[in-house]
Amino acid sequence: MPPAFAPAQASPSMVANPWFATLTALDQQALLANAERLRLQPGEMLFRQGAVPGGFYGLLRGTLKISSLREDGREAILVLLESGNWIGEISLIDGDPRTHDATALNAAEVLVVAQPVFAALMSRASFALAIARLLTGRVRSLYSMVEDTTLRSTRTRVARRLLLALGDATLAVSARPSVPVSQEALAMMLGITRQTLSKELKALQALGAVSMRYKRIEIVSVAQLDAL
Amino acid sequence: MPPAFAPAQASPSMVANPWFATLTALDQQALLANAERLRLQPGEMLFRQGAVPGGFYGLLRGTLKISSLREDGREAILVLLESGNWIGEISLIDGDPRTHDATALNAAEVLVVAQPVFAALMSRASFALAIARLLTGRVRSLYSMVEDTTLRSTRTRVARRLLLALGDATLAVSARPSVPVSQEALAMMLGITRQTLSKELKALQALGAVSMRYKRIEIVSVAQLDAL
DNA sequence: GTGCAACTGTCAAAAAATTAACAATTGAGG
DNA sequence: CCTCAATTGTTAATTTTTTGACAGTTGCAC
Repeated sequence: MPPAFAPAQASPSMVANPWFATLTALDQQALLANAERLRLQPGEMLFRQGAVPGGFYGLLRGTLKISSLREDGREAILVLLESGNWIGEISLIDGDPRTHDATALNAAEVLVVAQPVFAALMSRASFALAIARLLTGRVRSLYSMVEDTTLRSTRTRVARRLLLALGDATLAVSARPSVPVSQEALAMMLGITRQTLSKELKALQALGAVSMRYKRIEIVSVAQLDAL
Repeated sequence: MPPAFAPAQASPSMVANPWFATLTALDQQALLANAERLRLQPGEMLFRQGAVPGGFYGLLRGTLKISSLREDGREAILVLLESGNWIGEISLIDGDPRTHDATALNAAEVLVVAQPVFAALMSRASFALAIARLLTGRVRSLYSMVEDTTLRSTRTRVARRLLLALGDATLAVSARPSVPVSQEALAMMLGITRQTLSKELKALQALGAVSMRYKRIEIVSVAQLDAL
C-alpha cells in the first residue's frame, strides 16, 4: 500500500500513456510511490550519451529531445518525447552506458525511479513482463524506422514520420492536430537536409495533407498522409 | 536434472552464443528440455510477415534470412543470422503479428519453444530478466543501425555493417575472417544499390581493409575497418 | 512596439545515388 | 570437363540530395 502522502501522483498524461495504462494497479502504484520528482530547466540534460545508468524516468510535463551527437557536431534526433512516456530502462537492464542524450526542450518535470528500486521491481514477474512489453514496443518502432530508411521514398518517409510524431504526443491539446516541431528538427529526425524536407512538405501541402506553421506542422488530413 | 534422453542437446554454436551463455544453467536446461527440433529445407520459411506468433526459435544449424517485402517486390534484408541465435520473442510477448519473414538460406535446423511453454518460462523472474536483456541487445543494435543511416557516410556504413555481420557469425570457422554474403544481399541490408556498394567495396579494397571473393567478402584488416 | 535571433522559402551548383545496360567471371551440376 | 545461371565489374545517363547562399517571415524579449 502506498503511504498516505504519495510522493508522486498519476498525472493525466501519465494515465493516458498506452504502456502505463496496461500496468496492473499494483505496479502503477509501485512505480509512482517509489519515484522522486525532478524539475528540468529548458536546455538542461537529463542524461548524456555514454553516462553510467542512473534511473528509469517518467516524463510528467514538457518535451524531451532524445538525440546523439557526433564529433563533427552534427546531431541526429531520434525522437521528441511528450509527457506520459517512460524512458531509460535499457541501461538499467543491461548495465551498459546510455546510448543517447536526453535534453529538456522546455520547463519539464520527470519522475525518477532510482536503479536499486527498479532492480527490486524487476524481480516481480508482472513488472518484468511489462518492461518486456515496453521493450517490444521500442523494437517494433525501430524496425519500422529501419525499414523506412531502406525501402521508402523520401516523400513517404516524411508522411510516416509525421504520423508517428503525432502518436508520440500522448495528449493532443489543440483542436487541429499538429506536430510541434521545427523543420530543422524534423529534417534531423529523418536524416535529410532542411531544404530537401522543405520541398517534400511543399508537395504534401499541395496535396492538402499538411499545412506549415511557425515551428509547427498542422496535419490537415490524416487519411491523406496514411495513403502514402 | 535433465532426463536421460534429452529432447535437445546444447550444440557448440548454442553454447557459444553470447546471450544463451548468460542464462543460468537452470534456464538453459528449461529452454532446451522443452523445445522440439525442426528441419528446414533451403528456401523454406520459418515464419512470414503478418503471421500469428508461433514460437521462440533457436537456430542450431544453417543461416536464416530475416527480411521484409513490399508490394513492388523490393526486399529489405534486416540481418542474416548464423547458428546460435535466438529469435521470435517479440511476437510472443506482445501477441502482435510477426514483423518479418524468416527464410532458411540453406539446410537449417531450429529448436522450437512453443508459445505456452514460453509463457510459462516468462513467469520465472530470472528468465523474464534474461529475455529483457535479449531485447535490450536488439534495441541497441537497432539504435546503431538508425544512427548509421542518418549520420554516417556510405563508406562508413559499409565498414560498420561488415563488422556487425562478422559478429553475427557466432562461430567463425575459416582461418581468414569473412562475411559469407553476396554483394546483392549486402546492398539490400544497407538499403543501397549493388553498384553503389561495389564502388565503396572497391575503395575499401584499395585501403587494404577487405578483399572480394565470390559470394563472400574477406576481412583483411579489422583494424582498418574499425578506423572508419 | 520594436529589434533581433530563429525559422522558413528559394535558387543554383556540386556531389552522390539510382537506373539501365552489358561484359566478364565464378562455381555447381550434369 | 563443359555449360549455364548466378554473381561481379564497369560505364553512362538520369535523378535525387546536399551544400551554400541569401532574402523574407515570425514572434519573443526588451
